[in-house]
Amino acid sequence: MNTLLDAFSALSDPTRFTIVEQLMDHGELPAGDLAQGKGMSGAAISRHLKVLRQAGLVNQRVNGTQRIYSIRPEGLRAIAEWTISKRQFWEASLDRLGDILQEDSSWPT
Amino acid sequence: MNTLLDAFSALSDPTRFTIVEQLMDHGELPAGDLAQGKGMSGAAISRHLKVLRQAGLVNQRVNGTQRIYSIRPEGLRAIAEWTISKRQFWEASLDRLGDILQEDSSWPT
DNA sequence: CCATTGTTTAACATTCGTGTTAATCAATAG
DNA sequence: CTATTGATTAACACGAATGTTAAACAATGG
Repeated sequence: MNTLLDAFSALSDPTRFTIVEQLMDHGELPAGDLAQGKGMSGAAISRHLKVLRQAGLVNQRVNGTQRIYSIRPEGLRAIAEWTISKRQFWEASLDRLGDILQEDSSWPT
Repeated sequence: MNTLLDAFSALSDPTRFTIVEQLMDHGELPAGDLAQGKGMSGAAISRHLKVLRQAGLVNQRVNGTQRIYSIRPEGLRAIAEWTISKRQFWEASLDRLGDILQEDSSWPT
């Protein structure tokens, strides 16, 4: 329950959100690569990565001197489950997506 | 795109998250009712409501001297759409939910 | 009118978040 | 062993967020 709030908090920062999307697009990446092109010190990125780790959104793997990061599915699950559990509040405002969802009565409430 | 980050930010606060859940559970409620039992001044709640409003997560309706709040589905949609678009990253770690989802190949990617 | 009720805004204090640079640490190359 | 590379942690500065109380405001009742 607190995990969900931590996930929201972690993702509310543009730099961290970008990191998460990068990891989703490119698979696992070392901290150094994630620091590239963000106009920010490596130290700052390192702390952002720590926040993401503590929020359960990313995994860290050690490879020699590198720390290689990847998406941690369980972390995203908290958000997905909450979203799905509140489905009734947003499905009404969906267009194409709403139509598709309405056909699927097996979706959990 | 910024709306999504604002939504995450707004929901990352426990008080605001509780307010949103209250509105989901009880339907629309006046600001005064939302301030009850939170151990916090009405002024503080009023500002939390302003944040939720600016994040597009709640609607405000005027009824005489009361301000009546309700969930704004479009706000939640941003989160739902993002979650669904990243479905591949969390569905693998789902148990019951994962099974259900795997059957539904019409779900948008 | 004037007082009351419901809510918001203003001013202020304090805590939290985030960036910087410098120091530290671990792994590897020479 | 020492220097280098990759990354994190420490110490610090500063702006943003959040709570408080007091003031302001709009609607309603007397």
